Amino acid sequence: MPTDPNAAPPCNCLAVRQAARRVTQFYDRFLAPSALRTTQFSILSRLNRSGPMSIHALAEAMVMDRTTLGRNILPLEREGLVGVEQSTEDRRSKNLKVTPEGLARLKEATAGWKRAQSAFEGAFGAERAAALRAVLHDVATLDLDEAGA
Amino acid sequence: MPTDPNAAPPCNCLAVRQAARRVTQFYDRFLAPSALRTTQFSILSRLNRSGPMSIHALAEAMVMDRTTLGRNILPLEREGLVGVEQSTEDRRSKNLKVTPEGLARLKEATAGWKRAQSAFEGAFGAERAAALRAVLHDVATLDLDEAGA
DNA sequence: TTGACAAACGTGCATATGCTCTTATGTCCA
DNA sequence: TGGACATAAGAGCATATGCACGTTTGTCAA
Repeated sequence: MPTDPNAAPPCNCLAVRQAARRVTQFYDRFLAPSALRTTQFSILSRLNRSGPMSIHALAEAMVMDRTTLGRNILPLEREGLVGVEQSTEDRRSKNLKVTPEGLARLKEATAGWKRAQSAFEGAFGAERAAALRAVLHDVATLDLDEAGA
Repeated sequence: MPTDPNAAPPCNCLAVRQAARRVTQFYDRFLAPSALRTTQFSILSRLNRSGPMSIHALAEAMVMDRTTLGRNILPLEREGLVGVEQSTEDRRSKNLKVTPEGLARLKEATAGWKRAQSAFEGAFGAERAAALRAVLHDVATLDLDEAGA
């Protein structure tokens, strides 16, 4: 019996990427009215929750490459949703903070996010979703340095 | 007690995207010697397993937007790893197939992929990984049309 | 047959992703 | 105090992602 092409992919990387594409598309549709992508919503949300921090720190918190976050900030800065200024203690560093406009947009987008979250969990199951998030968090924070990388 | 910023993210979308970034970076390092990205490896692998097919069909199989796959094919075509030709039955459609060079590169990259897969499962657990792939496959194939999208 | 509709694909646009290399700044020890 | 090293960030490069819109081709019924 040949391998079923529609079975779960044997590759862990492909599996998580496919799921990410699908879920991102779904959430993006709900966020579209507020003109924020899921990435942008995540950044604003995290920055608002954790308070002002550097690009380096936020990138680490987002499990994102530093240079990627640096670019992702640009559209948010251009629209005045995130403030960027040189740190006074360490002039190499920049301080990121959510502006009042950013907070307003974040609140607006949160309504759409809640609908997306509810719709997803309605289809997938709230319990399963919680378990999935926990496992994915383990993956995202897994120490892979020892794994012969 | 305030929310722990390092806890698992409450957003399903963020959780899966963070995990995808992390795992992709890990696999990419193992694939780098063969000069293939994980996306390219996935495409070659799937196309080789399922045989020649159209952009539309392959995109669906990859859980990827049609236009995204169309662009992802370009570097592979440029390097002669994938052949692209007009279909004779349906002139709107294009037939994609893995070339002999593509097959050779795929085999070469598979060695790196196996190391990545082993290293990841060594750190995360083979059983857990299998369960994770199954759940992620459910997510990727979940019917979200009913979910108020 | 032809006209309406559907399907496959491409283009333009904007963001997302991370590597490599470079620059500016901070730290710390000899 | 200098010089070695580390750290924060930017620039260039290439790919990845998907939406909106347009074009070509197929299908099917009036």
